[in-house]
Amino acid sequence: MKPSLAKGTRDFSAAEVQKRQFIMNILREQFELRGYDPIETPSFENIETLTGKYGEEGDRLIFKILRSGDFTSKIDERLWAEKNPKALTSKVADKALRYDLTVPFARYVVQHQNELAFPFKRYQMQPVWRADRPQKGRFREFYQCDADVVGSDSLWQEVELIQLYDASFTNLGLSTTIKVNNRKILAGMAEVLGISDAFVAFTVAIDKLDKVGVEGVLKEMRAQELPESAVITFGQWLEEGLTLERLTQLLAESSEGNLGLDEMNFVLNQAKMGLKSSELVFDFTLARGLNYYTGTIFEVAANGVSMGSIGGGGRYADLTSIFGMKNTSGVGISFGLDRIYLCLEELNLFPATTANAAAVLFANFGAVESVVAYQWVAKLVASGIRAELYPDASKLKKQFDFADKKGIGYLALVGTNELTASEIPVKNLATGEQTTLDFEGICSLVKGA
RNA sequence: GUGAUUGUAGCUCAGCUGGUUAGAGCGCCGGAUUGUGGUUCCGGAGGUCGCGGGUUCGAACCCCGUCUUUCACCCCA
Repeated sequence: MKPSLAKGTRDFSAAEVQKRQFIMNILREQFELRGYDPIETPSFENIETLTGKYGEEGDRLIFKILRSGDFTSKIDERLWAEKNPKALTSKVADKALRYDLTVPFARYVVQHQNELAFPFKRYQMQPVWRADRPQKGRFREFYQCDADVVGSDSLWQEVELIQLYDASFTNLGLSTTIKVNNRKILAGMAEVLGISDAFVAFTVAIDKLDKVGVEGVLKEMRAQELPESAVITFGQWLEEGLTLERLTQLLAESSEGNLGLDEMNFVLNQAKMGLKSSELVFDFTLARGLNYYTGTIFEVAANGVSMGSIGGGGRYADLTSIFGMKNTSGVGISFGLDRIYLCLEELNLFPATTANAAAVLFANFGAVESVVAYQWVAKLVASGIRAELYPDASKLKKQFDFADKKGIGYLALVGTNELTASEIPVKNLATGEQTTLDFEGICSLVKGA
């Protein structure tokens, strides 16, 4: 058996876990400062909880879990013979790994609605799974860190979430651009263009503008079989440039479009005040594929790194109604932990990690010496100092190498001359400097590291 | 899901148009050095050439399949 990892998954070394925790600690602090409380939900849900919430593409990427036992007995011959994967899925799989944190959260809110104080604010930092094809910054298992508010349709929630993005990325040292849009503006555009029934196709096309340009978008619209009149009109709009002012004129006839513009203006005006490092921009091409968004939508890109978005989110006015709870609006944002990690790594923004620098390794010189050395270790550990005894009386070179590899800051030597001594030599492994210290001296030396 | 791409020692990679017992550097283990490392020198271990088929007298090398890597598309964190 040759050891190997499943496609799109990774192991994390001690150093990597410590860096991830660095990010999570900053996010947690910002979440809790604003009154978000932590919750967790299971890794897998009933399959019907997840399917149909993310659009067709999303459903395809949900990891399904095979039924245990003889699932073939539940399939009749006729269904089997049809070989229709969609129809067979529910017979073969009844559970699925979570695809994001938002839908399980909506389920949670509905299920616990009587216990919760609304508006309910929570954060969640857990892995999610997608049966995607891995790429740069794209994995099949990755962490999302989400903050959501449910039970308030106030636009102040949007404002707070933008501030939360800004404060978090500022503390991480990342310079970002926060793009915002409103799905009602997009819906208003579709309405005025007379293509409301092809709204999704329209948003898919418009989302590509920065990548393929005006011609590319129009080509995509034609490929999606949108009416030529709409394509031509929209082409003219794009040529003129679509600012908020211009959209106000164009969408005058659309009540939904107007509402979207009012919301957008409020959010932009309130949120832009007090931003520390982020650039907040209105971007009418921002669409986001997740089906459940209805109002404001967000997406965050790191400046100076070529990486997909490192965060995203939006307003979902009615996600809980699928689970039977009406008129409950929610809004939330997600931080992509793994991509933030890659950005910080690429820009060299992690603080120098010296996690084990404040630790002492006691060299092992043999049976008699190790007894005394272990007494020192036990005493240090009892005083809250990281200390350990090298287990074998190996050659000193090997013991040094072990300490180096583990990043341990100090090596203490208890040899035959120190069996009864109250002071022992302690060597700083980084500088090579060696001093003879008593117990208190070692404590203050290591604590100062 | 579509189209490419990658896979040789623990790591990074050589390996000419298919031709004997597949190599290097680093790392690892041992020794020079039985109480002070990161230098140097000497010696050693370690490989079903991703996996499974096929073509051939002969395959790391050619063909097919499969898995994995990376990338573009799709979509997305």
